[in-house]
Amino acid sequence: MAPIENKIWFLKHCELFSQLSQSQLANLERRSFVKSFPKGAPVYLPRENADAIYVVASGLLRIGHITTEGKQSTLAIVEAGDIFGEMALVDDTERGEIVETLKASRLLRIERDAIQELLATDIQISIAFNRILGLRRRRMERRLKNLLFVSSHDRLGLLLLDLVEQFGEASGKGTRIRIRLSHQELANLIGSTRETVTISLAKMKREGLLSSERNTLIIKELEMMKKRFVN
Amino acid sequence: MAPIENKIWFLKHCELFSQLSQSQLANLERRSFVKSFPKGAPVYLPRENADAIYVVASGLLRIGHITTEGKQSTLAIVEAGDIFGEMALVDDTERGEIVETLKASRLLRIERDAIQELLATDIQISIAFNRILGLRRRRMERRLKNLLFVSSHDRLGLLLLDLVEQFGEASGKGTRIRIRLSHQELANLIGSTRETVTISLAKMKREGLLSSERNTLIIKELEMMKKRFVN
DNA sequence: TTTCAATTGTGAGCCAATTCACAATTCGGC
DNA sequence: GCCGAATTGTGAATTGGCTCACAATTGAAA
Repeated sequence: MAPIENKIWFLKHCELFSQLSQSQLANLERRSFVKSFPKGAPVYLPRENADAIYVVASGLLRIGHITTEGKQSTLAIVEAGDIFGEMALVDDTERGEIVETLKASRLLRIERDAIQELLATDIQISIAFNRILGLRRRRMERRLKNLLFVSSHDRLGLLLLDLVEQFGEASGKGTRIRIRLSHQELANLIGSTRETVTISLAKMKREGLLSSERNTLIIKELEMMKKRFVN
Repeated sequence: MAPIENKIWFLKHCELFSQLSQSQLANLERRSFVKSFPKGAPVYLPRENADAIYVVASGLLRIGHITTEGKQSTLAIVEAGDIFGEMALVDDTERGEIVETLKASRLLRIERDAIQELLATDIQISIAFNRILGLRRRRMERRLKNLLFVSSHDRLGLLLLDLVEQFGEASGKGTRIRIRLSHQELANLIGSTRETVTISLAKMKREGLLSSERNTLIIKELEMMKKRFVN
């Protein structure tokens, strides 16, 4: 991908802003900042105030929580083109979550006021935004459902199907999940432990559902996977 | 509460619609229907199409899922003044969830087209709607967080704190949760079993955090409860 | 009040998944 | 290619919470 020369280029390539007029884009551009983060750096912390939303230009990040004893739980993984921190638009209380980079990332930070102004004046954007929040919420609810009453092994299966939707790409031998996640990271996503994830993945490989290649997972039998884990 | 004579009275008392003009209200009124449901009746099923949103006029309902082996998991409980089924505004795919009454309920059903028209023309409503979805999403994320890596006992504690926020009212001896939920229903909300909930509640009572009276729970020591379970 | 259904309480046995501990492998930077 | 760090693999011991089974209590309807 070409380096991001200017913010406008980038804004245009983001789902939410794709339909903005030139002047709206220019306005947003004036009121946003590009920030770069090395791998493993925090973007914001739970106690910080929610005063801006972020658009991911490049890289990979996790949105998560830290439980009492330092355990990390991961709510979502976001990549280029995604938006996060949009709760800032509801109110500006504290974030309540931690966002940190999994890879070096470049972010576009848009101040709360700027985006709110835009939403108040452009009904198209407001509706588009509704839609994005709605879709995000649906994903959240599905994850909630997948956690209640489901065994650790099955939660992992369901997570892989989720990841396919978000990061899947066709590949010779099946569907590849194009980002690399450690077993620990997968465990954080399903509320389990690293060891249990290792064992479950091995089992799925033994059953021929899965294989791994160059650090990424490949779902060999997507349909069988769905039949096995969904509903 | 007075019986709902006309829909307008009711619409006006719903957060989302409180600021509508007379003509907008009249328009909505023309395009909505009142429906009554006895206790335990389904409002819609997971496979049905999402073609309308609902406003609760009176009663109590649960929004939930049914897992493979017939287990019920509950995503949320809603009461008078609440909105549900609003995913219909994002798209009209299938509901994906079941809604059923816990008490006899009266609902206002508003067709998808009507509400979408309203959102497209009135930016105030669109923004208010954004807000409601946002707040709802925040609650969802918190519940997600409360399920990952948290013991069954602690999940129950956190749930009670959530319920206090949604249904709490001051009472002589503390904060009363003004709706009655069976141990089974509490278990459905935290992904646990009826027996485990019984034991955990007994423990909290023994510790003096909790008491029950006339079928409802009373949190005697709200601050201690928070200190014990939050963060 | 009586009666039947639903809810609550409690114990025994069991199993999935966690913790802990350590070895094998792979990765990333120099 | 080499080396320290991170990740992955695997076993043994432990346990939280589930299942099953049944009794006690409370609620609702007639």
